[in-house]
Amino acid sequence: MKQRVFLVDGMSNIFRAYYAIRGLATSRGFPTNAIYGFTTMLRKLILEEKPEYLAVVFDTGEPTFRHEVFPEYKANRTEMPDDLALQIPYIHRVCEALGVPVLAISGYEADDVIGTLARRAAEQGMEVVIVSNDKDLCQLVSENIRILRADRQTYVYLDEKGVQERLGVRPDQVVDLLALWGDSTDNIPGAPGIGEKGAVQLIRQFGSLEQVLANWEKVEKKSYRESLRDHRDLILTSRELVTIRTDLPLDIELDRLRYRGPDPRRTYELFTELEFTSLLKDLVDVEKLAAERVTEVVAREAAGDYLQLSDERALRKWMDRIWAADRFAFALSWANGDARGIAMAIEPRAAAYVDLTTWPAAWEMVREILENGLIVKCTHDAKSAVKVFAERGIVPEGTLEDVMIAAWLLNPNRGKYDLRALAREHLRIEWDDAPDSWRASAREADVILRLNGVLAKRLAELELERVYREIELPLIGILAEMERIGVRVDVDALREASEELEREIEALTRRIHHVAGREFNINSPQQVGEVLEAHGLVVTRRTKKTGRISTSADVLEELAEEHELPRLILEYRELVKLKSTYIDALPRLVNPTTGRVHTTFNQTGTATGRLSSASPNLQNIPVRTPLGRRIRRAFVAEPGWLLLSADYSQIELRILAHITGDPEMTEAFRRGLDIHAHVARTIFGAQTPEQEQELRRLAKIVNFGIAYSIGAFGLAQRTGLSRREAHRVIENYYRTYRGVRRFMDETPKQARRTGYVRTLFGRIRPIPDIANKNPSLRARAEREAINAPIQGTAADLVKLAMIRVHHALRRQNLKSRLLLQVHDELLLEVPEEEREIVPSLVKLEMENVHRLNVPLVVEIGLGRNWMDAKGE
DNA sequence: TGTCTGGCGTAC
DNA sequence: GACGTACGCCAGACAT
Repeated sequence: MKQRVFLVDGMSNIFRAYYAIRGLATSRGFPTNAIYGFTTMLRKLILEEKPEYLAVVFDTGEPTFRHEVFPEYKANRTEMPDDLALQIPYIHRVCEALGVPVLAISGYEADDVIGTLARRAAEQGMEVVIVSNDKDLCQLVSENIRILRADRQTYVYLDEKGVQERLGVRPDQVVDLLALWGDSTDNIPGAPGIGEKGAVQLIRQFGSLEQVLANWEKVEKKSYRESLRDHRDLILTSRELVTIRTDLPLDIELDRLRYRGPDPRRTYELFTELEFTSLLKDLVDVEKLAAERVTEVVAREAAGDYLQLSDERALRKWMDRIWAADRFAFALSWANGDARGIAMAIEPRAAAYVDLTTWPAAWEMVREILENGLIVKCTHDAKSAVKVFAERGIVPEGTLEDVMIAAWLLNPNRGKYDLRALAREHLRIEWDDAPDSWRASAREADVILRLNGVLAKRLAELELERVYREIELPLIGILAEMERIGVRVDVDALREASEELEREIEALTRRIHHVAGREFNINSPQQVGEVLEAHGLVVTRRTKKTGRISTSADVLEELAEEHELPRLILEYRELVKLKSTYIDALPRLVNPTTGRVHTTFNQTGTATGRLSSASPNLQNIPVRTPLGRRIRRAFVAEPGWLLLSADYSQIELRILAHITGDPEMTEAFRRGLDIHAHVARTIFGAQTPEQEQELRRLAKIVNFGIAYSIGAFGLAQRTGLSRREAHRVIENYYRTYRGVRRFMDETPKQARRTGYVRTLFGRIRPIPDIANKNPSLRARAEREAINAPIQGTAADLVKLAMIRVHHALRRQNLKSRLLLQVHDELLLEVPEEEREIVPSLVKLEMENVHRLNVPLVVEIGLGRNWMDAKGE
């Protein structure tokens, strides 16, 4: 294979892009039509042609030898349109980002540079492609040199034959042709009175300009004869002007043009700035870069003016300054779960650090400011700080702000909120690791202070203040307390279950190996797939990413009708899953002295506003199967206490009724009807109680599916209906619940207009893919747009309810306390003596958390363990 | 030996 | 390709 050199004529392509695409601009109104057209051209070249060598060639605009030969050369050029001129620097940046060398040689025109490089490359036996729509360049076409020309939407190659077809003459005759024809854009006169047709005819007739001029008398047309006779010099000058030089003394090694691919970061940054996000994905790994959130300008920060405080006078002086400023930022330095020291900042670039391990007495002074309700505090990950303060009996008073949460509210899609990432995005700074940990903490406090200023402003601009100050900030301390208290686990019960299961799993393993006829790892989906195939079970589905045989539960469920193996594997899976994930894992996380597990709630872990829970995740404790319920029974109350479970009944559907205002659904909830039964009647036409009973199951699936915008396919899968039937059900649903349909139609449109959706309380979720050209990504974005306000509003309500319940309990000096939140459920621990008062208090607070168009209903249960508490 | 990805499954 | 939001276990591939 010959190596290929692509030489792009910069200006030709820019002008073409500018005129071919009209009206494209960024959301701020900056014109991008020429940049976009040029960029798509380069991208196409890179992706489809995969050039070995590539360069874009520009003029420098300085006079050249042509101006000396002919002073009027290019004298007719009008000024470049303003909106195009603005785009030129960006086009250079696009080239740089994509790693495409740009050549602009002082004193030479682009054509001559292209001509020279093309000739040299061709002589070295390479294949040359000149990307241009300028006909002048056709003169360079030869056996090894072709033109790539934009022709409407596509690109076509012109070789020698192509030039002949297009211009009517051979490439070696192009110069002669243009000498007669002239070039109005460059103000090259040619032969006056002779245009394209005449020039072509003359050159074809006589073969060359030389012969035309020598035989001018033989030319038939009188006006041509006279022009050739009278303007001989002008024609020869024109010939000189249109002749592209191929012999420039350029000091350019071909190796400089070797194409090495795009610079992913720069491409990502630039394309994001230009809002060319759809062009990114084939060029760079967008996911990876988006996760890093590379910003356009990142300044490296010098170390600030940080100091270490080690005596009382110095610390007192700082505290006075904090007093005067009435707000400060702090950062803790950590040493295995405890605070080693604290850094405090009150103005940018200045921070002081106090080492609390070598000077524990300083805690008391730190306590003073933390417990002063008039001083606003700010940190990153306040919940962790609150927890270590609580260990020392310090409860911060007054406003405690958290830049991590602020940043999450501004963009909850990106699950990473460490300080470095936030500083990069919002302050556009980075820093080197500090030489010691105290300086690192001082730096953090400094950065937190500055971040807080920027983020507070953005929160206000986006009207996120309410969610921030009334929901998220008040929740911090409550979550910290819940984590600290933990939930008691009956470890003995789990150990016993583990041993039992061990034996069952062993037996099951033997049985499966026996039936399979060989030993294999049942935990390996890959091996399971192979075994199933070997037993003649037809592959019904393959996995998405690797195309292996799918062995997911629903596939095995289907195969279970043909063979006993799938059923056994399903059984095995359930046992192993519950044993490894819960029964064996939980005891390891129990604090041996208290017998309790302490989850960590992630307050910035979801895109919708929900909490998440980890190590252990107590939001996915089983409940469905008998074994699952056995696990739930292992979550118990302290002796003398009870667990109270308070569950919002159908909170998402009630929210749906509220925000869509759908009359039918609203009415059903107002009348206190069983919504699933109601749907069974209205959609499936159930009339008798027996029919209702039977169809309620289907109705429930439909109701759940609605909030996630399930399609006919999905509904059919889950209900066993045919797709046609499922489709009819959905149609029928939307006919009955017209308000719901309107919401489903309007929400994606609204997301498209603004780029995000909001919950009832104003929480935002950006929907970046809502206008994606990829239909499946777009459809997914539409479902996210529909789901986020519903799920997010539920999250808002439950969080508000937690705050209310917590304060109601404290106000009445009750000992009852929140332990867990599981999205629509609160789990509390209640002393026996409070069992009469607390359930009704919790119910009241939760049901009245916020007034909706439909009632909120809370179901309460009390019990010795979580399972009993749920169903009583 | 550690780290990452994919498949799968638990919850709401 | 088809239902939204999470976390965690295990296998297997790959880097160290």
